[in-house]
Amino acid sequence: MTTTQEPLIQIGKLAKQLGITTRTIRYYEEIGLMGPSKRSSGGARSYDRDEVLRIKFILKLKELGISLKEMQILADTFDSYNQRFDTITPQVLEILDLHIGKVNDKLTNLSSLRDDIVNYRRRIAALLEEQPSA
Amino acid sequence: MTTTQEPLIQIGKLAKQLGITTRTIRYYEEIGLMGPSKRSSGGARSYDRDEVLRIKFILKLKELGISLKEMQILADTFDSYNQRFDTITPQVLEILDLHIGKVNDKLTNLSSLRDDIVNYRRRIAALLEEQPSA
DNA sequence: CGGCAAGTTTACGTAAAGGGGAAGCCCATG
DNA sequence: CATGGGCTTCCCCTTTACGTAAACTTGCCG
Repeated sequence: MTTTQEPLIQIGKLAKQLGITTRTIRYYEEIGLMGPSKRSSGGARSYDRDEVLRIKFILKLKELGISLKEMQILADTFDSYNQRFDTITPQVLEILDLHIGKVNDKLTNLSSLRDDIVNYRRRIAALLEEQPSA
Repeated sequence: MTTTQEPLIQIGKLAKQLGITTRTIRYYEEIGLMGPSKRSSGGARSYDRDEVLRIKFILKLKELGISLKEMQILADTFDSYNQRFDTITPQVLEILDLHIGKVNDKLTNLSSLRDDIVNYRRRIAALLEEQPSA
């Protein structure tokens, strides 16, 4: 098996590509969301396709409101189970479902609050029309 | 017009009733979400029905993901328009609609991510069954 | 060889939303 | 009278997710 020369990307390029800063990538490594990355002889970090995917996944989860702390738990499980996707995905699904529930509730409440306000406003308008001046 | 003796509630009681701390109430005053409250001769804060409603409203908005900073903007508008609900509610609705949109998007994305993961998992499972051992 | 961009580590700073404790009033009560 | 609540103001502490500056290497270009 010839180790296919995977294309590696440097931290600066990657950050620019993803629209984040290098600090963020280092921070994710710092808190254990990413394993220690490969280093060039000079000590510069470089990332392969899998690592890039991992960062993208992290960003996606973050965007959806999942905290880095929650991801750390996932990451720990993931790593302690030797990167076996079949054991990790149920946990991901669990967390996702939890958030889906929360977000759904929030949406419901926001909408009903909106309705309440609209109705409230309507009632006030009606009152004002009824008695032009007190 | 006899100023109907409105029932006033003290900060401690109110906090307990709302399930928050007195610090939180003072904090809301501190950042201008609440106007300065009435004080007893001894300097203790007390709140009337309207102020209680205002705090409850704040808590509700907060629960729904609206930041205190956003509320400050509302509060400022509210106060600068002399507490006229008809001018303020459109702004509240605007902010609410914005959030409803965001939350809705989030929900959509969360769900589709969930689906992706489920499908991904399914494909892996299929692969594993096809070739029991590599 | 000079110099600059891009990388590194270390470490302090920041914003949001309060938490928690010290030190000091006010007042009801045994 | 002292003591125990409950209140007040100050003021520093905490967490999350990085920002930012300092000081130092590396790599490469002219």
